[in-house]
Amino acid sequence: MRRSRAREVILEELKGLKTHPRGDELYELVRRRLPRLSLGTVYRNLDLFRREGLALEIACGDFNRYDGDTSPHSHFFCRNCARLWDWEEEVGEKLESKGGFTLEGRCTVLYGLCPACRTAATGGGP
Amino acid sequence: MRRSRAREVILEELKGLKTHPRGDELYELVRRRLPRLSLGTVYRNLDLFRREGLALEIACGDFNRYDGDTSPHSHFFCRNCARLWDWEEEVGEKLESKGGFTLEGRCTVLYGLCPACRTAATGGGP
DNA sequence: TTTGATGCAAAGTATTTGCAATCGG
DNA sequence: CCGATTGCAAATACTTTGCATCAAA
Repeated sequence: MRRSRAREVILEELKGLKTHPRGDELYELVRRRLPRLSLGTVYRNLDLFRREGLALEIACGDFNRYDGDTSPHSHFFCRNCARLWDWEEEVGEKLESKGGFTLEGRCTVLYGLCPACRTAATGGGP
Repeated sequence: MRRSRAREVILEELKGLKTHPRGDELYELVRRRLPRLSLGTVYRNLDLFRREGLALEIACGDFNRYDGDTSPHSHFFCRNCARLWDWEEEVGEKLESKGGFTLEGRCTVLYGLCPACRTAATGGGP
């Protein structure tokens, strides 16, 4: 992973946010510092950050959001205003409203490789 | 929620699946029984089912998948083949690979209304 | 020099939406 | 009948991608 000005600033801005922006929102923000930045570069870097474990990609029903805080935590998505909050819940906690937030559901997705794809990935060598 | 042939068949087919289809995949399937069915109808009904609690919408990074099984459970998404499995994990379980599945991460999103939107929704009356 | 990264712009595609026709109760 | 529902098709908008250029090491 090579060092570049765009990459540096994109990650720096993301880490400085608590708003969990979408890719295009982060693009608009970073563009204030790097006016020549292109949208594709932002998405390419966000995908890289995700693969390298430098950022989280959060699928919440409409569009992907990104989080520079990679420590294990959950999120709360408002179905009305579509904002996303950090949620410091213990993962097994009972589903109940709190702090003024009305909870209506939960979605947990585990990511990785299924048995077939793991075999294909590791067993392919000669 | 009025009764209609399309609505009936869409839900019936979804409940009969364990594959967690995307909207367009379900459309292709139901079309075998209702050739005049339109894609918009499928999406409109899936959204209705979700709101009514008849089905789950699962955001897993690429496209939304739907699950006719609304009992609380998690899912496993393979980053290689993009298939989605049911995962009968206790929600708080430690993140570790099992049954041949390699786990690389977890994403939990809670859904509902934030304080501001809840106030707007309930406090709006005269 | 060499290879990865970027800017630009066009393409891709799941999903949404407007509207007239149709169906359900 | 009246309003919910549908078929149809165009629009929406996030995200990806090809390619020539540029920059990091």
